[in-house]
Amino acid sequence: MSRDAIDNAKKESVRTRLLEAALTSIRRKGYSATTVDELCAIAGVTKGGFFHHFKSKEALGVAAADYWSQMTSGLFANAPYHEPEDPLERVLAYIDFRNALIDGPIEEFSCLVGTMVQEAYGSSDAIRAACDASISGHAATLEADLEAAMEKYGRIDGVTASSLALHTQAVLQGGFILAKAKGGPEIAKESAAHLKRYITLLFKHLKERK
Amino acid sequence: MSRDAIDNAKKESVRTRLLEAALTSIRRKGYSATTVDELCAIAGVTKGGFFHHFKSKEALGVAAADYWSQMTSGLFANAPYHEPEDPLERVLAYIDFRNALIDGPIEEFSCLVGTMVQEAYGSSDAIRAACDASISGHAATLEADLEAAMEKYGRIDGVTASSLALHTQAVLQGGFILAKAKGGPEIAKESAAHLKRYITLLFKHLKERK
DNA sequence: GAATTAAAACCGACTAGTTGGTATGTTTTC
DNA sequence: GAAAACATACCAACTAGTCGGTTTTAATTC
Repeated sequence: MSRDAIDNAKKESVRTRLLEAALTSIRRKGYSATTVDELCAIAGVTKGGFFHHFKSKEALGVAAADYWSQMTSGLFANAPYHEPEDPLERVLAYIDFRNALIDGPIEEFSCLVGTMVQEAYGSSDAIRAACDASISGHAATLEADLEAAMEKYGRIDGVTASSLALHTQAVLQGGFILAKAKGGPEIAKESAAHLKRYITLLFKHLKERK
Repeated sequence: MSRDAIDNAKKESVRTRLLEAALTSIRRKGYSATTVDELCAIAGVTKGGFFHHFKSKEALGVAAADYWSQMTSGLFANAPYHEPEDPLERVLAYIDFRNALIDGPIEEFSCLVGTMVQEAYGSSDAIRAACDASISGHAATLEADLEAAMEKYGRIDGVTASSLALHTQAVLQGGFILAKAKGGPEIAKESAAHLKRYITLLFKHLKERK
């Protein structure tokens, strides 16, 4: 019974606990300022344990980005914004969903990979690539809906589903930066509202053209 | 004459050389990964010189943000995008100007304070505030033109000149992050194009309403 | 199903180098 | 000649990473 209790408490493997600690710390202080010792302390592991699971701090960074991709893709796959029949409405519901997530302390809604790639893009190509995969992979899940919407309502010169999907990520990432500068989530939410208005206008414009 | 040559080469004061080195290094590797020793080496000064001008690394961070504000405000004040008579056209010309700056190596067009606040917002409130002042101060220079444009063409519920000005900064900052992830400036330029399209549609919509 | 065994998981003390920062000079400038 | 502007030498704390050892786990054999 005490064994079971301990097992439950530690059911989360050491590796997962270290990754979870990495998410928290990197989102709060960035990658460079996050030390291996600190992660060990948070996760309740020793140095030996850390380097058993990750061959270097850089490897942890890559693993953290992958872990983040896994977590977020699960969250978004099960989110309710996929329900609307109309593809444009699904896109707008996605933005509402993202907007609703922006709340509370900044380190709890900001993006791990956006934060990390900012520091690491020049120092570690492995981390850069992992962050890119996370952002681009998530954007790709939007692309299908945007493509369907454009198929249904028409197209504008220079606007592709791909570039529009990436633009949504840029707006959100930029909103996080301003939120960090201002010390609160409000600006990020307003920027998301502008994004929604843009996409709405973009397609409204197309409908009226017909 | 050799005295003059040396004076010319070192005309840039030590303080300025250190700040210049800070811009380069922080834009490339971030604030935490930038070391005092490194800045001394680049600027050709010793530790003593550094701590004579800045009482701590944090103080350098704040000074770097202020120096950045000074440099950029000079650049934008003298830029040609202020010429158009129409305020809306000035705003659109501003975006074109920003778009034109996005070129070459990422560390040469990315934003110092956007990079720095990402890491430091939780660790140093002084740096956070200096970065906020830089971003918000620059956004404020756009606000007047946006306000004039709204006065001229009309308003939409929920869209203020202030929030729209900050949104432009969010889009640019987000573009820089995606550029870092992707390893090239293209995405940032496309995102700026979306921003221009948004503002164009926003006011076109208003004109048609009348 | 108890004993054996090998590998995987983890510990903890250690190191070599780096970190921001200091204390005490020496030179330059006005 | 006295500040201001630097240089030099130094330090204590911290950094990522190593290495030999111990414990857990799980499959295998008897």
